[in-house]
Amino acid sequence: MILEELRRVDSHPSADELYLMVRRRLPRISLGTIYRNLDILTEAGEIRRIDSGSTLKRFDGTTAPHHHIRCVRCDRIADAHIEVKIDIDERIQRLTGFRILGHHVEFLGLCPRCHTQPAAQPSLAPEIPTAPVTRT
Amino acid sequence: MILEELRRVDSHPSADELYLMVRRRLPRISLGTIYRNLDILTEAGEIRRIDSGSTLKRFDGTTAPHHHIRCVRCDRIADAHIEVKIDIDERIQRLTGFRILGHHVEFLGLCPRCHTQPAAQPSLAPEIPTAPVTRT
DNA sequence: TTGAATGCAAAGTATTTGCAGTTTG
DNA sequence: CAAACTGCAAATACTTTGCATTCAA
Repeated sequence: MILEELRRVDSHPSADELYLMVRRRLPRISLGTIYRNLDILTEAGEIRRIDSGSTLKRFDGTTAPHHHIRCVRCDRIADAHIEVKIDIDERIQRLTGFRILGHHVEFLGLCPRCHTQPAAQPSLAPEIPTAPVTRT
Repeated sequence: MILEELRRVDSHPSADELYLMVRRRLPRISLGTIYRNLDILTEAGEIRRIDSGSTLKRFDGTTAPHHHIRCVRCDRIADAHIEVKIDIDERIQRLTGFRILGHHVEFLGLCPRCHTQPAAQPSLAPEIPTAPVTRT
């Protein structure tokens, strides 16, 4: 049922948000169970855990390869369904000695809501956009 | 002095590791001060905060544009000094409604150490980052 | 009936914050 | 001296875990 709820939305809820969602259908469920099943589902490859932004982790019901865009102000995450060509994995492998398993592009920006409201929020994202904007 | 220590290494220490490093020179410094200054330095654009992997955040003394590669097993981070061409910011902007500020590519893989040791470790010692994992 | 899954609460990890004392210009 | 900074400890935010209980095959 956790999986169902996660697949039902196209947002990227945190464990806590999912807890609230699932609890509407399963009022006695506990947060611990949410976390435990989120782990299981992640390891089973049914969902994706998104580690970025704040310490809080978000989850993605879609495992199909796609990238994300994160609002540097409110931490909201949206999907960036766009194809990015990166075929330099082998080179990185040589340069770093790592065995590369994959890669993920994260775009940073301001979501429509934060973009419109110029007023400062409780905590302005202290983050400076990390990305080099390389042009072709 | 925090900045000095961070710039001295080419690893990506956590606040706690930095605390241990700095404390060798400033024995009375507190963790709170480390965090506070790390925030200031990040907002000033002197360093970069890396949000990925575990809940723990790591810091990068280099602000020059580059990407990272993270070991999915031990969470170690190395630099991927390689140019990635991405020329689709405007398209993402249209598709998502976000105002794009930048992007960052994260490669995932196994670091040389974890790659060699197939056995799973309970919790890899969070060694003080003096030894660089890789150099470029 | 037995192993797996759960609720609950306590513990754990990483980070932030209040405050009084200290330093700096 | 005022403003900024610090140590310390308490507080916070999120996640994990132990254990007794419940569930399902």
